[in-house]
Amino acid sequence: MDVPLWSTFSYLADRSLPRGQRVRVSFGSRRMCGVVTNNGNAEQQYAFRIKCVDEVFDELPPLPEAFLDLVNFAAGYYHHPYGQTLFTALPTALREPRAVRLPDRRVWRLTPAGRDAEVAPRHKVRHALWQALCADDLAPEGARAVAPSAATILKAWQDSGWVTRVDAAVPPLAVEGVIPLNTAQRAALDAIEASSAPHKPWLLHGVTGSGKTEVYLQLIERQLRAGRQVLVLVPEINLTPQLIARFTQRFPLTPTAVLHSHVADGERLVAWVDAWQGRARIVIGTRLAVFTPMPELGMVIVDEEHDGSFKQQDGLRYHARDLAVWRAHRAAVPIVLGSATPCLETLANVDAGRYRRLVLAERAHHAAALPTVRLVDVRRAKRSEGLTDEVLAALADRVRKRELSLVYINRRGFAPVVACTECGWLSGCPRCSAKLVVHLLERKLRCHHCGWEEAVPHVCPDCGNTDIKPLGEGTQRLEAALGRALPTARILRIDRDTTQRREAWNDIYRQVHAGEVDILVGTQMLAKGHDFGALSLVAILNADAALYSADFRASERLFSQLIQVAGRAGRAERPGEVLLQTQWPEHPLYQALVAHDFDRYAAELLGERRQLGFPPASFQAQLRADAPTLAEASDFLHTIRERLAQPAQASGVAVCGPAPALMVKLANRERAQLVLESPQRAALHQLLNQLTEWLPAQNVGRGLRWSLDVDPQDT
DNA sequence: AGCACGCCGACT
DNA sequence: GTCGGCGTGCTC
Ligand SMILES: [Zn+2]
Ligand SMILES: [Zn+2]
Repeated sequence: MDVPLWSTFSYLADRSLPRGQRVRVSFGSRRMCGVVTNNGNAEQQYAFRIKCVDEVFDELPPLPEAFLDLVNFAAGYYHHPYGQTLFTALPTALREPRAVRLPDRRVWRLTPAGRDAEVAPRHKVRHALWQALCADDLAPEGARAVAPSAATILKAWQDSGWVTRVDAAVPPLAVEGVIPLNTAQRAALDAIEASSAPHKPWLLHGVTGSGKTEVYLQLIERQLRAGRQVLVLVPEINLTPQLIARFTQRFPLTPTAVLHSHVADGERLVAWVDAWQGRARIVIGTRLAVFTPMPELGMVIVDEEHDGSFKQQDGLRYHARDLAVWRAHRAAVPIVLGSATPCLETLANVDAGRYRRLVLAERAHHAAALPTVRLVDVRRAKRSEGLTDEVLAALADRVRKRELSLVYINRRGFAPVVACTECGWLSGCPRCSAKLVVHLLERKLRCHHCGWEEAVPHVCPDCGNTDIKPLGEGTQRLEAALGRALPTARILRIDRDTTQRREAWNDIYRQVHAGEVDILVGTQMLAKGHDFGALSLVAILNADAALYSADFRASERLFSQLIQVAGRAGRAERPGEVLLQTQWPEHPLYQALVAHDFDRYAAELLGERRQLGFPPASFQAQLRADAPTLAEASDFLHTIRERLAQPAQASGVAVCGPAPALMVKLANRERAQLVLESPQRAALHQLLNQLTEWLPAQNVGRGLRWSLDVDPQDT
């Protein structure tokens, strides 16, 4: 049942019902949809009255075992109620206590009698339809294309035995526009093809523009040829019409289902069922697509595997990449995780020999040369309003030459770290290894990991400088300053507001490609896969704002973003240039960026995490609580902490907090969290099992809500 | 979660 | 006298 309860519920039925069967039952005073998980014993005595199943929804076969397996795993791993887990995995239409009506996807075929029938040419519509049927079977939408009134005519013909409906044959495979592979792509393809251990995950680590998608397409081609289905997961922001077109243009006859949250409910149900019944051979979707049943699954591809949008941030807080890995393993099919900037969790899996890495080090189509990256030391450089002369000169030069530049501005974080502008001192927590962040209203520095609090210092504790500021201060003014400094430049701003409209991106592309823009100005979102063609210059003004923050993943994320943004610079004839303003030019992150050495800094970050005992060197779960006041949330977490202290210590799980939550609070509610952390995943999960045994039954105060986040992304 | 039942303040 | 406020407890 779709309720936050950990038990299943018994009902009587007049016949045995298969696992996965959708039914309607009465539950309390409600009528609800339920899914059969197992058959009980008819003789069994219950201490309570058992109700009967009211209706069996057999318009669809029972949900397949592989689907139930995945749900079962997800419920266990994320410590989420089984019923709620199952229902989040279903398309919304199947959550309702109603039978679903699906379009009949069978095709119309002429019977021998129909073929012999004479349809006079003067009945224009009928004749056209008949001729079309003589040539080939007609799908319902195909018939409608021949004649809008086809449905009525075909019904009548069916009654007179001229046509029947049959399941459509899988259309033949057509492959168009194949691009020849370079050596590295070919090697990657061959390695995956030839592998004798197919279900060990692959990491396809390819620099921006190295042609990962072409490798995916050719892998998919092999699977389609072998009669298998392929599941492709992509980040929300990458699932554009252009991406879908790449697949449908390559395989024009192959039915492809697209699943993401913006697809309407009805359409999503149809796509889901098409995949389940094997009609759709390729499924492209965002994280929710990971649950789509696919009986002939042959391969899973997760593109941009480092992307945060694969993690669901409410309800069942699953990570689609991790579930996909489990699913592929279970189905014994290969899985390919692709990225230019794989996340540290994945790299740690490569180090441990659990995943295998394939590298595409060269750009496949742009120039062979990578852009030159130069750091501009803002402590030395002449600057006004946060813009150095060097950057301004470089921009002015491109404007004069009519070449496109991208200016990348990092917003100040919501709760920034405080830094000294002179010596680079940072507000670190004296009690743990996290950074303190400033809360300007209370004039306090606060640790969101362990809960430490102190007053904001007036001078730098290291050098006595009085100019200490929150990182990223002044960001808002940068864009205006840019406009004043380059009054003749045609600047196009790209942010959440300017891209809200449906056609916004098309407009932007059009303006850029028509040469109507000199400088694109944007924030984080520009890092993600938009193709503006060749960028002559990428200027990064304020990366320092994201270099340090309360979140230990900040530098990993920044590095990933910078690599991706820098990867956009360059054109066929000549490498592009990347200029980055910073107060810490010696920082290993920036040094690695200059050297185009992802691996070096990734290894350094990994070493740091191991040293500090942060993921992936440890495993975390976060117990969040929110209530009208912070005290209520904290008190609740304190009692949990006390009750957990004994077993946690015994199993080697550290409990940190409670600490007030970092994220913006919603409408008059305060949030706090407790972090559970262990180097042993099994120990952590054992403790979580204990926790979920008694916590749900606990009578928590009114207005208090709690949730559990396994492998949290923001801590 | 969602819904019913239950017990106390301002309305016809 | 009742409509409705949301606290408490249950759902096979
Ligand atoms: Zn200082
Ligand atoms: Zn701390």
